[in-house]
Amino acid sequence: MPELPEVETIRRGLSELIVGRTVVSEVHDTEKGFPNASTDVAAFLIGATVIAVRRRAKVLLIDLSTEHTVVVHLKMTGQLVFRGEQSFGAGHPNASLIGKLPDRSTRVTLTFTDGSRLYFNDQRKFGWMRLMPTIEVPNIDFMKKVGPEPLEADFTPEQFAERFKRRAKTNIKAALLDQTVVAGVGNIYADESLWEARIHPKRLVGSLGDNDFQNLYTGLRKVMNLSLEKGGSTDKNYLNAEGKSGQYLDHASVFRKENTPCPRCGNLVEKIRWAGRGTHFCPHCQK
DNA sequence: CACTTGACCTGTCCGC
DNA sequence: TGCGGACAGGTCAAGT
Repeated sequence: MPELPEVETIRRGLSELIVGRTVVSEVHDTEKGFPNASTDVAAFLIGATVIAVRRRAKVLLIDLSTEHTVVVHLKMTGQLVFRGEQSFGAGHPNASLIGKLPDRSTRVTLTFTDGSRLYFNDQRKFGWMRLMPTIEVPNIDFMKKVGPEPLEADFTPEQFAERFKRRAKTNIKAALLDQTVVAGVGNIYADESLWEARIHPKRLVGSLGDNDFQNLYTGLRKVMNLSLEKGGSTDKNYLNAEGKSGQYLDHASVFRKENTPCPRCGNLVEKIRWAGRGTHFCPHCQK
C-alpha cells in the first residue's frame, strides 16, 4: 500500500509516539504477524525500549534496546496505528476508516508500560513483521539490492539517470517501479512523476534523453515532497501512525483522475493496464 | 542477466 | 439481491 511518502509519514509519527516507550506484552498472529515467530520474539520484545524508528525504501525499522529491530513491510494494505488513552468516537471523520482496535485484521499488538498500544493491521495479509538483530538488517536481501533514496540531498540527477541504464530495454513505468533502480516509488508516484515530466509510461528507457531524466528526477522529488506535506495518499486503506488519512490525492494530476481534464492541457486523462498495474496518463501532453 | 507473468490474500465494486 | 470476475497502492519466485 504505502509508498515512500506514506511510510515516511508513519515513521515521523511513530518517532514522536513510541520512542522511549517500553513493551510489556505482545500478541501476534503466528502465520502473518511474525512469520519467523518463536519464543525469541517475546524474549527480545518484552522489556525492550524503542530507541529509534528508521525507514529504508518502503521498509520501517523499529530499533529496540535489546539490539534487535522490528522490520516492517506494509505492502498493500498494512497499517501501523498507535493508540493512547483516547480513540475515535462515532462522529470522528476517521471513525469509518478504522474504529475500535484490535479488529479482525489485526496481526500484532504491542502493549507499552502505560497501557498505550501499537497495532499492526493488514487486511490482505501481504505485509509482514520480522524481529532480528539490528546488526543483521543490512544483510537482508532486499536491503542489499534496493536502490538509492530519491529524496536524499546528495542524490543527483546524473546518478538518477545512471541507475536506469541497465533497464534500457524495458518501459519507463516498469523501471520506475523497480526498487533496485530507485527506492520507494510505487504506482501513485510513478504515474504522477511521469505526468510531471511529460513522459508517456510506455516509453522505452533507452529512448529517453538527459533532459527527460532531469525532468523525471525533478518531477519525482516534487510529487513526493508535496505528498509528505499533505501527509501522504489515502486511497482506501492508508492511515498514519495516529490513524489519520492523508490528503495528497486531492492534489494528484492523473492518479485516479481518468476521464477528467488534464490540469495542463485540458485533454481527458486515460487509464490503461500497463506494467501489470493501473496506469494513468495524459495521451496529449505525455510523449 | 534482463524481462514478464503469476502468486500471495481479502474486500469491494461492477455488470449480468 | 445474488453471483462471478476484475481489480486494488508491493514484492517475489518462476517462467521465457
